[in-house]
Amino acid sequence: MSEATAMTAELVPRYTIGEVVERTGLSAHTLRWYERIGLLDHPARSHHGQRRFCDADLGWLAFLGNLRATGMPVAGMLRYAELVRAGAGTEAERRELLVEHREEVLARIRDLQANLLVLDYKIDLYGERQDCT
Amino acid sequence: MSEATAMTAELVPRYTIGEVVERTGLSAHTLRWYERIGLLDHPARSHHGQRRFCDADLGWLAFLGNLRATGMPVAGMLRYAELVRAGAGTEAERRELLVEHREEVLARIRDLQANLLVLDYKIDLYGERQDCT
DNA sequence: CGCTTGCTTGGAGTGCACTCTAGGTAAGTA
DNA sequence: TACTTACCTAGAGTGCACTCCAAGCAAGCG
Repeated sequence: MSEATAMTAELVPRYTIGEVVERTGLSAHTLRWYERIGLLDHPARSHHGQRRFCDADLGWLAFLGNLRATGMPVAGMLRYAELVRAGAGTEAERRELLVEHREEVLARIRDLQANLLVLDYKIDLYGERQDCT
Repeated sequence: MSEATAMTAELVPRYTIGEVVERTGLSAHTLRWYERIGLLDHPARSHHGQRRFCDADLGWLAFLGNLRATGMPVAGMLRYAELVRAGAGTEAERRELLVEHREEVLARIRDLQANLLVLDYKIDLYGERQDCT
């Protein structure tokens, strides 16, 4: 395989929306909605007008999945997507966005752990005596 | 102070809704809404019909805050509140509910940490080279 | 041929957790 | 007296992130 071929292999239209649903766990509705709001590039279309997604789309969706799983709001993902679309020159800003988000996630984890301690304490109380709320 | 007095001290109506807003960070709307849906007992009223919350209410709201901060849906808090209202005999079930919730929170923390690793990896990429999305 | 399956669209609907509106009462201050 | 502030109610509205609906098209199967 030549390098030129390898470089575009992940752009070859391959997957129907149903296949992407299977691979990502997102619903077809959600995939179309992501496309509509600009979170996902318009994919190629079959000669019947059906969407055909490529491996790059799957990679992008997996990354969006990380952002979503860490609680980034859709508006934030959209900002990132717009920076990516703007192309070269926005890398520093993209990195900045991710770094800020990482800080928020770390704070959320710390917060969860602190609140978990209170929960543990309460559970212990129920184990020892029976007169608590 | 006699023990009988001490036992009911936290039930003395003391705080206006505004004071509870200050102490809990919840809005007055939210406090009334919690009451309406059964998450909070109907507090005492002044002779003008205004709510007067007691220390027990503040303690309960603080605990609800823990549940909320750990992502328990209002429906779950409601279930817990109903068990508490049902009184003695429901302690095992209450404990069960909290233990289940703790497991979910632990799972969420693990999930966040796993997704954070991917985020870190991506941020590193931006630090090293400039051709990623 | 009829039926099912999988896809298409724009726009409406859902569930959650608030959040606000309108219209009112009562107390305190200039 | 006029005004401000804090509270009251029932019910409507908001923002988020989907989620679904109706109506239609094309392919494949018995």
